[in-house]
Amino acid sequence: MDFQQVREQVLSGINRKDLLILVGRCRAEYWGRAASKLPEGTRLILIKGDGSIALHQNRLLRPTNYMMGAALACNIENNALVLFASKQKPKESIRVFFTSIEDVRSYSMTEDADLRLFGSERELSDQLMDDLSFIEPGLKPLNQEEVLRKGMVDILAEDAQGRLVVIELKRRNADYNSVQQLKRYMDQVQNLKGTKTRGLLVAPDITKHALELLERYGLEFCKLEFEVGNPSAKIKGIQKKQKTLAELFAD
Amino acid sequence: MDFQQVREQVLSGINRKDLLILVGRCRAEYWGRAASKLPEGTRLILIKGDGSIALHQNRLLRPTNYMMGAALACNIENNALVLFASKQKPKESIRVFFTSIEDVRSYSMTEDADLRLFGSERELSDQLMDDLSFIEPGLKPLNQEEVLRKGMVDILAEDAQGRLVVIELKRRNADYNSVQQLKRYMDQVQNLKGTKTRGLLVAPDITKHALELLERYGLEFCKLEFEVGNPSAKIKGIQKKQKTLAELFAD
DNA sequence: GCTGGGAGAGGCTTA
DNA sequence: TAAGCCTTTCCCAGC
Repeated sequence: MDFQQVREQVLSGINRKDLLILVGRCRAEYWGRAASKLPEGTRLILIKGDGSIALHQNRLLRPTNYMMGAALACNIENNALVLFASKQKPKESIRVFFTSIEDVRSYSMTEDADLRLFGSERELSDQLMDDLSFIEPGLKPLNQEEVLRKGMVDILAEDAQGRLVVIELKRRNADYNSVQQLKRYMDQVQNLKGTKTRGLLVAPDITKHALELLERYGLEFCKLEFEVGNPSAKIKGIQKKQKTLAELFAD
Repeated sequence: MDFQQVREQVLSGINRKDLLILVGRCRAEYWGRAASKLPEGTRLILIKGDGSIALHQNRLLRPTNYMMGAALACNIENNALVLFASKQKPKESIRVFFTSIEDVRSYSMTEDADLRLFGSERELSDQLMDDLSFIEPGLKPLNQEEVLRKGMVDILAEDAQGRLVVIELKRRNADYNSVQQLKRYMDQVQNLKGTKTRGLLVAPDITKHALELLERYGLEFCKLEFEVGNPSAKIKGIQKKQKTLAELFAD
């Protein structure tokens, strides 16, 4: 395709804040928070009405190069169509050098309604706070997300014997990191309050090594399936407290 | 556009592992780790050769809905073209209901060369291996990324007194996590080799709390500026050894 | 508003 | 497949 013509389409598309698509052979350079070079290949460039630009290969979800809220320029230099995206704060730039353009498209799109998300992490935590007794009889919530000097405790509770229980909640399988986070929190709470404190890690699963570490630290683990809309049957109680997704969808 | 025709284009595009683009009015539902509903609007759907699918609005970099490595189906139900992406482990699904299709495109793309990132941890590690003496006289590299039972050591070296030195390299400011990583590695090396071992954290900076922890563990910290495109002059020797980003770009 | 610090989610890589 | 870990991250609190 003719670069001059492509350039005009791109510029007018940007001007109208259309969703713009460019497909062609190109190489790219990025310079900013990191630095990278992308060798020549066939790629798709996506330019949105808000100035975000993304360069996609035919694999992976994430673009190889991208920039949000960029100032865009499009010029012809040395027989190449050069797309230039730049931004201050942080100062960064992307340069895309096209040797050929296979396609340019622009689509006018109205502003859209936003996504309505259910079953967020906060919601999970709230639901847990409602009733901790399914983890252990007599466990009572104290403060949610009590802020400590370093980091944050997901849930602070008190057990039947009146001991503090620091609860760390993980959506994903717990690993070394999770265990050590919990250890730090527990140590701090213990120091602050000066009382014997327990540490409890709640997650869908835990790696073998992390479990060893947890046991060496004298911490506890409680398996809890967080699968939204499919609360574990193993843990009675949560099923009662948690609205099912079917119910949420019916709203 | 005619749904039947669109459906065939989509299916054959998927079959050929093309990069596929769909533009049209649709609503969407996601069900899985969380759950969400997206009201009707004009959107762009991107389907890649590896089965990743992303639904984009005309704003923001990130897609509103997405799935990686999905099994895809495309059918006509109740006068709507329904795109169905699903996956096990974790079990999740996206359903996109099109009321009209503005455009379908498919682009055949060959496998591409990958992004070359500069200033990545791996690259820094390579450069450091060339000469560790600027960190400390007499420090000699042994094995890079020596694989341990748990995790990996960035650099293993030997100091002038013949003691093992486990070096953990961070491109960004070191935090708790970095310190505890190093601690784990050092403990393991010490166990395996049965000799007195030092642990050295090399990073542009370290947080105050992380430094406390590091000192409690008896580990060491060495400040090294990795500023992109602006290697530090503070540490003599590295400037000589470390290629600047400008030089890397000149390759 | 900016910035330091901590936590988290996605994706990659190797065992 | 599982485990670990790195990142053009992200958010929040504090200045």
